[in-house]
Amino acid sequence: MTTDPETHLLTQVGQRIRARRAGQGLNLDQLARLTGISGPALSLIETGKRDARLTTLARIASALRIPLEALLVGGAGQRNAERPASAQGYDLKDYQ
Amino acid sequence: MTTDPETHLLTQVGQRIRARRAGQGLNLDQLARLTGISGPALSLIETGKRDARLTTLARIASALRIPLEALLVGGAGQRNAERPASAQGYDLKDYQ
DNA sequence: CTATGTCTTACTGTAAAGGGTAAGATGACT
DNA sequence: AGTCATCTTACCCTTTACAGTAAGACATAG
Repeated sequence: MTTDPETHLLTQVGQRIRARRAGQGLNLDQLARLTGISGPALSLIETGKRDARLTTLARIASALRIPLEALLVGGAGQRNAERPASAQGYDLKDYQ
Repeated sequence: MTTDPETHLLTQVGQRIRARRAGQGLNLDQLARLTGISGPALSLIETGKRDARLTTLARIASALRIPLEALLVGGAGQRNAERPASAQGYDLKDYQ
């Protein structure tokens, strides 16, 4: 079951939102009213079926009283930790 | 000049992307080819005029070889550090 | 079996993202 | 003056997020 990285990211973020919401004892309707985002839209985001906009995620994080980064940690399609600013070799042969 | 929090967030994220891109000596066209996002779209995102989707930001972070969170740190419309799981008093009088 | 609460899904309509292209800026350098 | 590189802005076009509503699914009660 090789899910592509973008689908995986959306799934992870959705699961984190749901876990946080549940952890605070909120249901979808309550979070909808706190964020101004509709219940159906929140359901799609939490189930990883919608690619939300940045400000949408920010509103959710704000309503859950968590930093925006808390929704994303480890979920990036990127396993490289940030390089120490030394090894920045980009291979732009075919691009530049 | 009191910019609303969402505008502020978009501006901050855009500035971070631009700083990272410039720091790697990439121009918009090069980043466009690395990400598959058009130059004009990247320009709008970097100047804070566009509310990008999560996967769009993830592609940018991946191309810049930085974790997605690096684009967001401190930019959330939220200054509360995450609570220690004890003080979770939500006032839902008007909601539930 | 019938509620009741909660979440999901399917629709409609609007707004905005994003690609493509082309036309302006803007600046640096001759 | 001119050219070159880079970024910005303004179009058109398609896709998709989001609101709203309504209808399903799916438990757990009672």
